Amino acid sequence: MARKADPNRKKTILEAAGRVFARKGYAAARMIEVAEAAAVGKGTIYEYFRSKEELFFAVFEEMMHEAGASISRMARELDGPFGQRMKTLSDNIIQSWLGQLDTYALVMEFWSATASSPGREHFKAVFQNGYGHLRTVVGELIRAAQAEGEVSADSDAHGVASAMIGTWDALLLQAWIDPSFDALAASRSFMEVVIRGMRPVENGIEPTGTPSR
Amino acid sequence: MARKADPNRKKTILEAAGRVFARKGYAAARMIEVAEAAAVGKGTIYEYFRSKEELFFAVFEEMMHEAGASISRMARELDGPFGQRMKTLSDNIIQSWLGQLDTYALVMEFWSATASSPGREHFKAVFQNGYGHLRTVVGELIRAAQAEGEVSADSDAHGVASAMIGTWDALLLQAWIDPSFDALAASRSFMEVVIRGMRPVENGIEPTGTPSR
Amino acid sequence: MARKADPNRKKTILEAAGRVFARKGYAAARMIEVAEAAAVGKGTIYEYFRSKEELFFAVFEEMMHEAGASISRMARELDGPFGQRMKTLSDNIIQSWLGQLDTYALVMEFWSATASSPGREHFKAVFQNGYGHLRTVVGELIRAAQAEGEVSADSDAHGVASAMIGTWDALLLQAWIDPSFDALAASRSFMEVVIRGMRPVENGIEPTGTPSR
Amino acid sequence: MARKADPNRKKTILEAAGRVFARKGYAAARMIEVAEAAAVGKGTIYEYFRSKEELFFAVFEEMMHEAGASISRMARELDGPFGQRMKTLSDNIIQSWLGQLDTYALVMEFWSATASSPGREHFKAVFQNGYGHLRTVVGELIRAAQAEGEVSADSDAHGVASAMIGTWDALLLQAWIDPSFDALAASRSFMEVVIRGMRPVENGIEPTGTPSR
DNA sequence: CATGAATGAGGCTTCATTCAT
DNA sequence: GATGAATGAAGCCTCATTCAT
Repeated sequence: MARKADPNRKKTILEAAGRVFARKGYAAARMIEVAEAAAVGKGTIYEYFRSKEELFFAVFEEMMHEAGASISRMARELDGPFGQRMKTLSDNIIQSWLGQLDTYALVMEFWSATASSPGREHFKAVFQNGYGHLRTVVGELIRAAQAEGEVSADSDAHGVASAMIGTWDALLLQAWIDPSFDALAASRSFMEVVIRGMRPVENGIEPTGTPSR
Repeated sequence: MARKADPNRKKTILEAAGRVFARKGYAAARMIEVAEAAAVGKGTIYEYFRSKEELFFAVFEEMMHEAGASISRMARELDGPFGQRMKTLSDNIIQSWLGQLDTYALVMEFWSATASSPGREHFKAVFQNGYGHLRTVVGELIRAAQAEGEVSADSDAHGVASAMIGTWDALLLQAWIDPSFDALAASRSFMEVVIRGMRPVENGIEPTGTPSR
Repeated sequence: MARKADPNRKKTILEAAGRVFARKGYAAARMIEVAEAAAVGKGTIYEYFRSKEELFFAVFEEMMHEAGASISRMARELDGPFGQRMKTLSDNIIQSWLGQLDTYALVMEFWSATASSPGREHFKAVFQNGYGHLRTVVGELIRAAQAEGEVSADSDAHGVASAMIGTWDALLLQAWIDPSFDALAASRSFMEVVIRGMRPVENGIEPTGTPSR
Repeated sequence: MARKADPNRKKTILEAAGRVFARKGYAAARMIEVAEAAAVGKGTIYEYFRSKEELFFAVFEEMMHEAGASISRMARELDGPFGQRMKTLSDNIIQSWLGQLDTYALVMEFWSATASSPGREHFKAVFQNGYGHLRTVVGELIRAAQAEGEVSADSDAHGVASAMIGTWDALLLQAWIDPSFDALAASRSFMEVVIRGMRPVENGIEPTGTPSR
């Protein structure tokens, strides 16, 4: 073998690219910046990725993959009654993303790329996949609670899951735009309302042990 | 055609730019395309806008302005009990944007541009302004309902408003990504839950006349 | 109109490109050199030619066109008996090309481009066309002389024409490689032989008035 | 495979390079392709050749050397009267090259490389050498025939030899451009004419035994 | 005022060459 | 000696912007 053949070289580049794209955006990011951030030569990037677009997409897929794995992990660790589970999941998701709002910029870039790139369809597919996964996780949570009688059978599990996910997404967006915006507080207030709204109508007794807030 | 001093020249360019930016995205949009779409010479654009970025920003401001005006109009025409008002507002907002999902791509571009442009702060200010306006409108609606006893005083009007707006935003985003996604239905399901969740706790009687659909 | 819109701009670039390509070869020629040689900006070339390859090809076509026109002109002005005509044509062709041996390098480049470019077929077509034209001109000259009894009917007009053309080509090639090589003298010696070789066999009398040399 | 110290490694690379250069042309040929064709590592080529250009030149020299040896061999085996010898030589040369027209592309590349490379003079020297050798062989054939009285003493042996070589060259070129072109037939027609044209003028009797064709 | 031909800074990418293993 | 991962110089081309007409 020649040189070190560092097996982490690709990962290093991917991470560096993630940072640069997040900070500068796709169009404004320069390949040379990525190279410098990864401490490799410009040409080295092309050993691992055919083009800027492919690099961008690889960053994106990696991100979606990690986000998906993270969500699954969170969901697996949930415990307690429905209200508790939802609140914990919501808090976890919001907090985990708040900790990497920079990366959020990258997501924005991806949306943008979705709008204009010829690879639009590919992007959309991965996006839909990611959303679908999250929707399934949350939907299952709701349906399970409905089966247990914790949640009103009237509630449209799929619709509510979609909206809830969208809400997390959008609160993070607002936090990204306005660092003073308290996404966690807003999400908590909202979850309160939503969870209460999903309670079985026929009894006024709180089905979950934890009183809200 | 150095003759017709069309007084609407600026407006024409702005609209053409809106279409081009929406279709191509900021980075991929070409000034020549805007010029052609506006049926003017390339140089003419520079008579009215100092640069591509300035043009982009002008389109954005115009859009935010119109969206704000539209929201205000919708809010003014609301009628009936709180649940009714919220549902109508939600439906109107969703439908009005669904009718111009293409333009939604432009919003994504704005987000994206905010990530890298040196005019980032300016962009963010306009964004925050727009969101703030909508938040105020919705917040007022909630607070008024709280004053009337239609909504639980416990509910955090500001937080809920933020989240609700975020939800609309996010549902439209999903609809844009996935045309088969029924944003209107999802929003209705969700509003149902949210409105129910905001009901005053102390009585089980539905405060708004409309039974949940 | 903006600026001068010099109608000769394209011609100027074409000529400059011809010189640069001839001196440097296709691969070694730099677009910036062509721009400088034409005294225009780098971008201006792209206003008239989509790519380096297209520019190259345009130079080539122009050259072939001019060469073809020149050949036709020469053929039209031929006079006297067959031997005279052939010698004059041969001399004219050799001399006209010797005066622009630099351009000859360009022809070499074209051969080369034909060997590797994906536009190979296009190149070949134009080449075949050019050769075909010349072959026709010379072939007609021979056939006309055969009809007059000036040339043996046995001679394969087409074959001889092909070879003769090839010979001119190759002598110029040798002159290009070796500036001390006297292509004109070689061509004259050879034409002498060829013309004598085409005389009708059955009589020893020189059919054309001019004794060779 | 850092083991087998194949002593023919250099030859292997040279041949692989010949194939790649012939197929792709000098500029378009990639060192990696040569390496792959020779089934060695990229770096290995540099063990034997200092640079791409040097490799190219080595291929060229090898080719010229082999061509020269082949010509000498052919000349040595010639037999019979002058006309017979010339025809046989011509046929052999044409056929031997027709069998490797692909390689002919490489010759074109060499011409072309001569146009721009700093090693131009070196290239030219080898070229002139090759042509000179062939010219000598053919020239000697003619001069020997003149000494025997088989060929008119008037004929310029050197000039005719030059042209004849050029003709072979050019016919092969045409065959390469246009695969349907019958170079062998054209060369035969032409040799017929040329040989007849070189006959001693003073007697009408065919000096060589073989009637044409 | 309007135009669009001209411009050139700067980006992405290729690929010959090097050199640690 | 052999290798191929790493490199970076250098080229083609795009496109926002200018400015003579």
